[in-house]
Amino acid sequence: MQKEIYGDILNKENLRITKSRQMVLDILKDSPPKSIDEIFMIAKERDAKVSISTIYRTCETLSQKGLLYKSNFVEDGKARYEYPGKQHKHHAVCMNCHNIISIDDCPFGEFDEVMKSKYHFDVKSHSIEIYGYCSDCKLKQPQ
Amino acid sequence: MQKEIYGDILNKENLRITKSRQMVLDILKDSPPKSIDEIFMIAKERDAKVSISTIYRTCETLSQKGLLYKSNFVEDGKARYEYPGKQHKHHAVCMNCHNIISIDDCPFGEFDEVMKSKYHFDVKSHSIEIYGYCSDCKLKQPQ
DNA sequence: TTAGATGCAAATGTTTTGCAGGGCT
DNA sequence: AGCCCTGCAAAACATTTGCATCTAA
Repeated sequence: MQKEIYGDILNKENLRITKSRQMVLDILKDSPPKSIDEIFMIAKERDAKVSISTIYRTCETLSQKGLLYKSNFVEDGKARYEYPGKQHKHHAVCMNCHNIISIDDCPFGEFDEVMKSKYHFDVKSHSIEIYGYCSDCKLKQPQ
Repeated sequence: MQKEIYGDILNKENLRITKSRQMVLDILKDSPPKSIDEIFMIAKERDAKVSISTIYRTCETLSQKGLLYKSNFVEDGKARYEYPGKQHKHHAVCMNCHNIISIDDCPFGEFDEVMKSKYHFDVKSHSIEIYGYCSDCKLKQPQ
């Protein structure tokens, strides 16, 4: 990992440029959402001296600044963090192998308008999770 | 609470008709999703002698049988359970007061087809959560 | 009668926090 | 130098589980 990688975006949020933060961002860049222990494990593989509480704090800080996106859509009681791509994304979770596929398309469309007119609700964001079977697991599905 | 209420649906799933199960179903019927401790508190108010581990076990059993729907979309680390209505539903969570509004409409539409053709993913279900401000809280929202 | 349900307490697993020491600016 | 960040261990929560007792069928 180079020296000042991610320095610009960290600076912009008034966050100090530390190894932990650079590493977390680097692990999550171009990756599907990962849980704290997954991130921690990868950090260890990279031979980084970091504690799991730092991973917790780092992810929390980065997500509060909008540099990571936090979600809870895998029903295993673990939060997951993701590097926000250039574009809006959703996820499809395979009910068999639990792999996560990123989806570029979004079915939400003009639904903001429905929410406003019908429910008087001012939409700020939304999340859509899709559950089913990926191509590899289709044959193994129950029934 | 009458004697054999919910007896039919419990029987159909080969579950014994117990006070705890009847009560949990009764608390959740016609209610927005509730967490374990909310359900437990309401049970106590109803003067029921039940332990929180029974609430956990009851909710888990009922949701495995499809009599309740379990979700994790409120980002406070607590699972929530809901009585599945006659129809498919989504939720809008107010970012200020944290109230949950049930939404009858669904923007998902024919997206199953996109998932199949473009991602080779066999959709079984989906969940959509909408975040923003309810009519009461619109004025209080930041910026 | 008996398999299944519950209560209680202890165990587990995830996430948060206090505090002392270390690193970024 | 000064404040923020980190490590470590303990604490705080949410959830699960073992076992003895109870209860619906």
